[in-house]
Amino acid sequence: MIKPNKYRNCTTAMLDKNSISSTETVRIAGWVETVRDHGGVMFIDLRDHYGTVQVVMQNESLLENVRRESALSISGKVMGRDPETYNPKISTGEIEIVAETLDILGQVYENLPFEPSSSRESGEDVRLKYRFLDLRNKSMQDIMILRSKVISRMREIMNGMDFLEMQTPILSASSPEGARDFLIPSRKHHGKFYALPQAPQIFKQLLMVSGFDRYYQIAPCFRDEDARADRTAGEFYQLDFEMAFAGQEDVFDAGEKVISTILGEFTDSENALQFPRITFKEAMLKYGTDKPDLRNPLFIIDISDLFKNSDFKPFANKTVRAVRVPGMGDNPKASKTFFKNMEEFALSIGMKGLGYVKVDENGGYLGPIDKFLSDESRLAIGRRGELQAGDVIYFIAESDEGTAAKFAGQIRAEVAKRLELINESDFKACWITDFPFYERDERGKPSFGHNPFSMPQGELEALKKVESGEEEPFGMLAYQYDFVLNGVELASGAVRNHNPDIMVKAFEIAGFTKKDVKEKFGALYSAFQFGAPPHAGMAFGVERLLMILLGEENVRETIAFPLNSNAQDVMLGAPGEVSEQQLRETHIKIR
RNA sequence: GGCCCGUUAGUUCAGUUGGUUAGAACGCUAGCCUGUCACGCUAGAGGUCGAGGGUUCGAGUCCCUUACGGGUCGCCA
Repeated sequence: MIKPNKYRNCTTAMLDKNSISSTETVRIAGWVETVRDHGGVMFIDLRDHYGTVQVVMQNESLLENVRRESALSISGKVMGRDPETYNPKISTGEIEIVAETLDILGQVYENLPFEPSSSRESGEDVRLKYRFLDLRNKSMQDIMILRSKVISRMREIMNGMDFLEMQTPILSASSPEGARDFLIPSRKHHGKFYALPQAPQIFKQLLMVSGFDRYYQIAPCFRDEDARADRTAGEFYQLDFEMAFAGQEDVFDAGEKVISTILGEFTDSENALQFPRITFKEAMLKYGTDKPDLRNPLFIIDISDLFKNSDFKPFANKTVRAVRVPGMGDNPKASKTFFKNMEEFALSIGMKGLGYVKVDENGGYLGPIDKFLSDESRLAIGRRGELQAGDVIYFIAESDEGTAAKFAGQIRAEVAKRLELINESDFKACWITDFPFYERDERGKPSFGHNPFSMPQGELEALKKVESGEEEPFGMLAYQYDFVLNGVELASGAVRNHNPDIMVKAFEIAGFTKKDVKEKFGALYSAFQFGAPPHAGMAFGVERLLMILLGEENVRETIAFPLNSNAQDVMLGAPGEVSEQQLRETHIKIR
């Protein structure tokens, strides 16, 4: 509700049939959407944040210097329209304001670079340069309203679960692991730098040690890495939370509460969201990715064993994966061109080719691979892939298992996309659990694939077995998990390692010394010397969630003033040059 | 850094096999119009075809280089 002032005493939201009065004068302010001049009678569609109303004028002088998108204040009487002139497209369509005065509050001095009403059809570069005009677009306003509502609801949900909203530093220290940091030079400390936080990770863990039971924050995060459609350049927000005396199940409960509430309230989806759990290993095998889109009905099977020592050279002794496409014989989109285009796609992603066969009535395959298969093998494939007559199977064979999985995943995704097997209006989620604790680095040595702060499964015992050579390091799992919605990695989290001995041991196996741990993660290591509680947490990407709620293809659409994909603000000119004095004060010399 | 796609009027786009003065829609300017609501009608202005080079009698169109934008791989604990 607004307080009347000299610009307006109402908004379009307050205008309806009940506001009709022939005696009272309203004053309303907004922007000129369109002007329709019929000679003797003139109309302005006046738009404010809440909607649009038609203004009528009989006096042509009122329209002088009125340009589209200029900001006006208009006073006049609200009149009911004749029923035959109702406009059902707008909520104020049964009334109009008969203008008595018109004041131009903000004139348009230049030609518009685009029309706000259709700005989203313009190129992103020009939209971002004139973002203030782009944001006048109704759907952009709606996105920003949704963003506000979702974030506000997140706070309510978290507060309702007794989480405490806390702020952590923006000017912080560079961390040795993870993404590239944004650095801030120090004026007071020559040659030294702050770093913007990639996430409040260390601070939130310290808060757990400090005795706060449940922390959350709509946290700004900064990473100096290249952008993608689902990844902003520079900065983004996370719903970040952490829980003390808690484990994976507690975090899952809290995370599921947030997501099911938000999706329930902000989407039309009628089915309650399910939260199946899939291990990392299973996801890589069955979907060829650690962020599977479960709306895609296709899955992958491993048939490497059936081609062991096979006469069929391209498959022999390789990792062989198959993607089953059910009922493709009946799909009108599965034309000859389709198969040819899929093969081209396979080549474009680096595959050497893409073999496929059709399953016939007898469980045999129409294709060259059939003759290399024994009856038992054919039966085994049929069982594993749940094959039926009319199905098509694509084969992916690679020497490297990881590459085979990745290609199989890309084929699975592309076939489903091209055959339109994905119901875009649906929402399918899953937890991906049990990520490997170590990854193989370039030299084949163990390194931290994910979060070095996560707790290894089996804890100290498991690490000791690896150290003694009894167990393989790459078999170790972490209490590390992702939340995936519609094939988008929405959140990531872990049960943290709060035990300094386990921390040191885990780092030693990755080739670091105790001294390294103390140097690189001194604050955490120190805090863990003083009664650290077991704790666990996770963080949801706010923009990615909004992107899914809105069905947007690009995260930048969910942000009022995003950097472009090249990490520039073309409106303000960031990054930009600074003065000699600024450089001097911060002890910076440009090379 | 690699790969793919794009760049023509303010905006969104078309432009055939290389061939006259590069077009359309919206927007803009001027005029007309008393009920429209994407008002309508008439007239007009608006172009270094991203840039540079090449092939050719002739290049928006073909070739090379380059800049910029978008996507993607790398990268993103």
